[in-house]
Amino acid sequence: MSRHNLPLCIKTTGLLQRNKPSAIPAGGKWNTQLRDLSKQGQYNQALILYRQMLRSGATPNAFTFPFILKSSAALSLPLPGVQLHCHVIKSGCHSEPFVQTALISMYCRFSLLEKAYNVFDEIPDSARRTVCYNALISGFVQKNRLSNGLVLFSEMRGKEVSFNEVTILGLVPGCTDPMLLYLGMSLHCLTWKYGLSTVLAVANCFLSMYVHCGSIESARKLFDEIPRKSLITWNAMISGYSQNGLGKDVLDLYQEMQSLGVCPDEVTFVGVLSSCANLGAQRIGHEVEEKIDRLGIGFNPFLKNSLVSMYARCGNLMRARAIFDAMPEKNLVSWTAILGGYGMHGHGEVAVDLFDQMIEAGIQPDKAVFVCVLTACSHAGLTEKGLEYFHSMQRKYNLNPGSEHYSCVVDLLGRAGRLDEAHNLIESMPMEPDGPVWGALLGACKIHKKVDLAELAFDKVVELEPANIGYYVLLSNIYTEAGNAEGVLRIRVRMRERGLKKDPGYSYVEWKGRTHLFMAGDRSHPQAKEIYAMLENLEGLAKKCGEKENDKQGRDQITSNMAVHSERLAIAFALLNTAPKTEVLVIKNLRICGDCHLFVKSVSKFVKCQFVVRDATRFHHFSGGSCSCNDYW
DNA sequence: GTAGGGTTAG
Repeated sequence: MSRHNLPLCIKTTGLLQRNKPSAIPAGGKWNTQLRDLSKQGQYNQALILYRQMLRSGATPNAFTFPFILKSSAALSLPLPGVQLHCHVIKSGCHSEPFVQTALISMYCRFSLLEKAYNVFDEIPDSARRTVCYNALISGFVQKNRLSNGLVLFSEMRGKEVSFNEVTILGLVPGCTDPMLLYLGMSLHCLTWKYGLSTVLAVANCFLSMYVHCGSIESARKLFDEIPRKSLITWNAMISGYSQNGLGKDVLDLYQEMQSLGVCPDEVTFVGVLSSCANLGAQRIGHEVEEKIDRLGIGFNPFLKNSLVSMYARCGNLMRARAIFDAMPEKNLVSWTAILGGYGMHGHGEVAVDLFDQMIEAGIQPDKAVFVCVLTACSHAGLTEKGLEYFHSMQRKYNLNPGSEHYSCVVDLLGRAGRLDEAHNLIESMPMEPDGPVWGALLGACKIHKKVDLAELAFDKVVELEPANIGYYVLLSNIYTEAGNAEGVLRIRVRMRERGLKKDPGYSYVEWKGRTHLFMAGDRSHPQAKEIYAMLENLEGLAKKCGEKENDKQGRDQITSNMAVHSERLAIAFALLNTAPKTEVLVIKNLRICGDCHLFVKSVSKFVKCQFVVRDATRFHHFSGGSCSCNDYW
């Protein structure tokens, strides 16, 4: 039986007693049983019981419908829902406030906002209580119609219908954009004024609002002010940090909640695992996996996906694949996680293969998985295959490529040296090309040493992202390689004009009680000359042992180049001053990802001392050309 | 006896 054909046959005649609502008591204990099933979340059972009730000849009344409407909404069964509305009318319950509110809520669940509004509209002005406003407001907001929700809110305030915490809980989730932060904050003030801010759910809701608006400091401030935090409070803060890429804060908070004896749940672990993936903190991720197993919640598909993603992004493709293969049901996210991992770690062919398998398995791809597969093609040099996928997006899957896909394809063509095609593609884009698109072209110009096109791409990208320092550095490096000292100088002047010199892309070494700060391209250090000479020497050495790999990651350097260069300066300084006198060189707060890691590893082959570098998550011990890493958590 | 709400993966 199709889920839309749930038989809810009811005889039409004899039930049209519109003016005599709910006077007939239901026979037996139908309503009590329906209530219990609905409260226990056994919605399907509730609908079955309702059917039996009708068959037995009992008549539903105003106490029946709220339960049954809620069950239909919870099961997302719009057709029975609409039929139920007929039953309501036929039973003469349509002007019962509880039933009306349940109807509004149900229609909102099915996105049938017009129908929901019609029900609301039929309620006389004087009978419109807080609850029915609440139902409609939250419905509008959840379907991305915040403005309609606000109109209703101002209407209820104008008509002096009091609002409560549920009204606020309905409205606030609509403020999910930095542009709406001000609105959210004024709602927050209002809840203070009306004494609703102590309600924990309200506080949690505002916490999430601050997170979604990118105001993570305000979220933390509120978090600290909540006296009795629930698990949801902790989870909201952890997810907030996680979604804003603040992995270290996630792990700190996770540790804090554990030390306070708060038991994490699936939601917590999803946030923690995502941060482990970002930080490359595989050991902590593994501990989390063990904890998940101990708690017996490992079957949760969200957690399985998070584990696959964590291992895949940390480079442990074996483990990721094992979990993925063992998953009884793989969804789009599972496939994206595993193939994204292969693509990220240079196994483009495997990623492409997995994508094809996914399609064969009947999974409908979305835009996100296309970003992964296109990136994989780009990194593996599978230019034609990548182009084929790109064109199939629209033709086969009815997905309009976004600018993120265009930037992948520009990168794909660019790496293959097809710069004119890449440029033409940008010109033919149906939307305005954004920063990453021109940035991809700029990155390609770096690989293929095309100064003219680089200048064009740079002008465009700087217009769009004037504060993104990576692009200045990229062009500066292109000029450097082309021996264009004047160009390098020009870039430096532009950076200074923009006030970009205080970029966080700096590194430091503490030596003899003084902090030596290095920025990319910076020559202000008193030992600059020696440092650069040392650096040149080191880079020569590093190149010898295969550091060449870097160019494969041309595009990744757009964002990391500044930092990478400053790290190299810091390392050169450290070696110059400390290495001859020390056996173990400790460098703190150095971001040691990607090619910088490779660089230090190569360098350590040629110098006697060991390096211990501490970055955000772990210690890296370098000596004799090899490296071992330990998490320090 | 009944209605409205907060945190989740790629």
